Amino acid sequence: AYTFAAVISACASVKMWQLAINLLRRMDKLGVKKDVVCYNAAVGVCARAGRYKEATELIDEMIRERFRPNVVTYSAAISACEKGKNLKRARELMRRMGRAGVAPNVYTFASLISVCEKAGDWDAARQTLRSMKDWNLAPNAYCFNACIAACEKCGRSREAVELLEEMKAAGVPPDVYSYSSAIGALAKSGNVAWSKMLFDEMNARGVVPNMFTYSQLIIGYDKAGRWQEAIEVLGILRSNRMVPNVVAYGAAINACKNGKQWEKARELFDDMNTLGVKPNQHVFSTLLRASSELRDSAMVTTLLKQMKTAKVEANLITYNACLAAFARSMDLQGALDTLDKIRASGMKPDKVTYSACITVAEKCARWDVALRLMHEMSCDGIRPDTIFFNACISACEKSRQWRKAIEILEDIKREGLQPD
RNA sequence: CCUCAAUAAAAUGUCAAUC
Repeated sequence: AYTFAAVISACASVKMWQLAINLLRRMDKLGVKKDVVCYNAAVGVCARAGRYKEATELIDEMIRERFRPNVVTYSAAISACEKGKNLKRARELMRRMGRAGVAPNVYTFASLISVCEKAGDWDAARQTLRSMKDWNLAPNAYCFNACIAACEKCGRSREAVELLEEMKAAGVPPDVYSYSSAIGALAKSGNVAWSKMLFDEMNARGVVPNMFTYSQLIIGYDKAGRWQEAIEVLGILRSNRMVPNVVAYGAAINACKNGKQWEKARELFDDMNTLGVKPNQHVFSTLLRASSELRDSAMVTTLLKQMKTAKVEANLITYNACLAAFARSMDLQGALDTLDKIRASGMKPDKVTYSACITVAEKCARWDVALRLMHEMSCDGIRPDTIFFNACISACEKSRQWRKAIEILEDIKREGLQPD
């Protein structure tokens, strides 16, 4: 049974909760006596997989087989409710635990508060924290941190900072989780000055900031429109011999985007590449936007190639971002190629796609292409609006196709739209 | 500490779109 519990528990790292349950069954067949710890291990695996249903079923089974689920069992089952953000279920388990005469411990509460956090209920989180004293339990860092995280998620920076102070008063030293969450809460509420104060405070107290902490700070500067300082944080990170990850870079690049610093965004992206930090779909999208702003359609092509080699999948949004770039640089061929790629990869072009394509055609005075696109669009079941027709008329105008222009005007009326 | 349970992070598309 000792060995089995260890093996069952190991199923968690390979995310195989079914295997964990199967192993329990195998024990019966092999005549090995099961015990509570084996069950707990299996419940723990289900918990990490977010399978609260299976976790609860295991508890039922335990009772049928005359095992007594203990506080570990229930705590694990409660944390299984996190992924599904199922606070109701977690509370049910809490009641069930009480009926079984099992007293909760700090693990139980930390799990329950964490469920509140996932469910986006900061008030429930705080009340749960408060209710610990009814059980003569003193919250530990896990409990406080989960509660601060709940406040952060709900944008309650005031409460997050209060909890941080409460921790100190209770003799629970805030750790890197506590500080990162509180810094994040302040950052998102636009109070980066306070975020920075907490950042300095943690350093003074010997709490070492990690990537989460730095990212939060970057986000704070982003929200405050201070992109220069956002970039500087990356420098601090590096001077501490850390390599910023994709989140830290992504946040800084985003700060550049919001500050319309397209050239800076490109520089950061290059840095990322030289450091071997893999950009993700979001970073690529932002860079595509940058290339659009910089009117650099060569950059678009390069980015697409890089995505391919890096095996980052392009979705319709990515392609539409490319189209926007081609539209700006009046690269009709690039746009039409992108449209082909979209179709070739089995995606359905949407209104945005066609809008961008028709815009390029219009800018290039290609009334024929514009009209063809209009036709293809209606074949795809997308109803053009006045803007589309206007773009087409404009395309005709640029190429002096007066008769065509008038025909389109008639089409507008046929579609039941008002020419403006 | 080790047979079982608990905590945190950013960001994406046409619209400075037609006249």
